[in-house]
Amino acid sequence: MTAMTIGRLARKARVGVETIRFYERKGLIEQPRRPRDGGYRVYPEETAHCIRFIRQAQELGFSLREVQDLLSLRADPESDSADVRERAAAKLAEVKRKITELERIRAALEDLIAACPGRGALRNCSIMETLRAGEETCENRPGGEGLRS
Amino acid sequence: MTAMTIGRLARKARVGVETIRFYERKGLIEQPRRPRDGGYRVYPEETAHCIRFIRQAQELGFSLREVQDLLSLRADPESDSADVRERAAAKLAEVKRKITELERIRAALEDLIAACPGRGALRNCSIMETLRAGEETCENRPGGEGLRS
DNA sequence: CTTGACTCCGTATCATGGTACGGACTCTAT
DNA sequence: ATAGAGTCCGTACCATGATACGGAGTCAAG
Repeated sequence: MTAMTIGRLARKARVGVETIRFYERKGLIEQPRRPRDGGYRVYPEETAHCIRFIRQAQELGFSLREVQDLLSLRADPESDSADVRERAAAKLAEVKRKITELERIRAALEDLIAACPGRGALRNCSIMETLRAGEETCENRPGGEGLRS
Repeated sequence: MTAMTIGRLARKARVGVETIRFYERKGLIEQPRRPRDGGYRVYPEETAHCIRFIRQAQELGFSLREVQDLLSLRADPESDSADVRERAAAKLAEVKRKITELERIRAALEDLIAACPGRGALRNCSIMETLRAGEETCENRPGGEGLRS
């Protein structure tokens, strides 16, 4: 059973070694103690899940500070239950709002797909229009040239 | 009827003037032509909605490049319908995945709140545990000191 | 018992998404 | 007609979230 060194952890969590060190510096994941004789650090399996959660939460629009808020939410005898409850409720409201907004975008994309037949009628339709159903066209027509640097 | 200058647009869209210029430079929103006599640019009302959409999409974890991809999705006689359809379908899959992940976090937060009674029993419970129901505790215990800088 | 891959740690550099600044110009209200 | 607020444009700077680098130490396969 080979020890979980930082490199193996990085491969398991699909991030770079430097990213793990970065999260440790930020206090997002705990750095295990180095053996007294000065060898390599060994990580618990669990850490890979923490790292995956961090990446996932980031993809959902949470900053590292917000991810830390989420990770620090825990009900146990050491924590102020009422405070945890309150912070969790605030995060929950935020999560619900995000879900609602994503549902709107989902509906708009579905409409757009319906307006793009393989062959046949083609009604004009853009995301902005669908999202705002009823108002004028979005004048914004970013060309096909990609983001200006 | 006062003209929609950049400052008014900024207030309406709740962003800074500089942010609008930045989006224009990036090609995310179109910069209206300046009057031939060299006065101030006038923006269509629509642009405020575009800017709000950009901010919203960012909060949902889309990068500016991805937001541009979304904005450029439009079914009209100028575009290749099959291509738009394909790109929209890819975005839709991504949006659905995000919704699923947010639902998981929502459930975890709800469990956590249930574990934080105003007064009474307090079962141990952290987000990570709830998300991974059944496995060991996340060893990560970011202290109360906030992010290390 | 060496050699090559990996770890450790500090510091430097990078990309993204803004934010600020400054000098010249324009607009509006008095 | 003039002050004060707002615009224009270029360039500089900033925070966040990584990513790279280099030199010294460690490990493990042959």
